Amino acid sequence: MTSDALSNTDRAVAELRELIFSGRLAPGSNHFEQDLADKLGMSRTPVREAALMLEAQGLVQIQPRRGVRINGLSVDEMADIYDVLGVLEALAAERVADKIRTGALSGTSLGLLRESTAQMRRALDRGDRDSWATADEMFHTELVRLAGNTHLEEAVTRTLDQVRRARMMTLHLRDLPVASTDDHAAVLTAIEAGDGQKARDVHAAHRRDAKDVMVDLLRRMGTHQI
Amino acid sequence: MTSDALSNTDRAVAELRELIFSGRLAPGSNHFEQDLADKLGMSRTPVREAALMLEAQGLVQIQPRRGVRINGLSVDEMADIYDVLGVLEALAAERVADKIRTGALSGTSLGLLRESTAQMRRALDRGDRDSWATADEMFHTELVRLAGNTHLEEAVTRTLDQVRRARMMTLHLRDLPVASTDDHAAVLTAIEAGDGQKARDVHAAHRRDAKDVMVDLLRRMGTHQI
DNA sequence: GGTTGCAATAACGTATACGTTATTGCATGA
DNA sequence: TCATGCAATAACGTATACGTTATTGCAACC
Repeated sequence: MTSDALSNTDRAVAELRELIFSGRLAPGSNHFEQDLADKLGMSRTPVREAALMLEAQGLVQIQPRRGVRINGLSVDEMADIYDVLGVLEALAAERVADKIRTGALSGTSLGLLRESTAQMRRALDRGDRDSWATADEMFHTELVRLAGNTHLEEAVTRTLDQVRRARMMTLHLRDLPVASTDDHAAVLTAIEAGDGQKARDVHAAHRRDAKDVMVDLLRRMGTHQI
Repeated sequence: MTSDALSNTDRAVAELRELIFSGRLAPGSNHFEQDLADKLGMSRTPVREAALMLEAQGLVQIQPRRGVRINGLSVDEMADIYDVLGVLEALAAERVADKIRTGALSGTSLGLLRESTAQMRRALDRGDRDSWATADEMFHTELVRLAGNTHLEEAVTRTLDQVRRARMMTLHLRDLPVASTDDHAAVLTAIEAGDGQKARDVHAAHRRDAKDVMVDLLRRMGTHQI
């Protein structure tokens, strides 16, 4: 009854994350450990362990006798998180541009950034939001990876996790992300030019705009919790 | 055998953190769950739960059949973490300054920032490093608190935790933090003037210097892991 | 002597048991 | 009717039990 390379605890973490991000465990809802264990086909122990890890990651709260509560976000909190994300990714953009300038990174290593930018354009032409979102995520992931700072990467991942559900839910409600696509291209240009400051500033502006779009959308929808 | 307001799991987290930060659980060392349980006077369950939470916080790694490994840091990683801390706290400084400018925050609410700056000066005059460190921590904590962004606060806390042990260990090895104390005063001045950009830039420079001091010190000591 | 394989050990993953305690519903009395 | 208190329930915190499996040491063989 032990691992086939993946423990039940790990499975529980993965499956609960998926349930949370997809919204099938609704923000603000509560779930008893035993119920979750039944749903996942395991005993309380690994579920409880998973819940503790997710709590440490800020995705849930464990409320004794009231179950595991799925954290929701207010619109203000969304804005706060985007502020954090903004400075973290701007740092990444600056570092990558600097690495290009100093030669620590070759131009060819920007392949994935270029590819994802191109894919975003193509997706935009087709009006394919899902494909756009995939490319967008690839761009941001790759940008942070290229910065070569594992702790920055971790901070970004954790921060992104907080808004992942909201992004998935609003993707098909917002206007086509035309400006956002242009933003990515501008960041890429600054990076290719090795201009750290510009890459940082352009990226910060990009996240600021993304924040405004998201906040405006949520406010227009009258969303208070997501 | 239940809680007196604090569960054994919570106690385990708190005590293990203390043991890690104080260095009594050395970076790079491994510890079996049962041994830790014996040391803390509880069963494996709460210790295991605590270990999982600390792993989610990036303080340890759980290595099956090799025990709980206390994460150490290379000098390069220290530099990386200071980079992250720099942009996060710079964001906080900018926000606080902006709040002063827009009146969202009154001048009197800067009391703790002023106090801690003054305390740093006094501590410096007496050559009292411990008191200086206390005031320094108070300044940074209060700065981030005043920004009013809980998620920023959490990111900063998590990031600071990563370097807490190193800071404690090097505090008495470095030169008196004269420049650092002046830096804080400069940040405070920019905040009082409601100049967000300046507050941000000055603070970023402050963390950059702090990083250089720390990295130089560790390199001179020949430290590869801390 | 070195290598290979097997047996013993023990650390771990997870199920389960159990005492504790918050919560809920009902009954009783004002 | 509403408030109060008690009893029943059940969710949780934690100890423990147990099967699985990696690791280690020793023996046998090359």
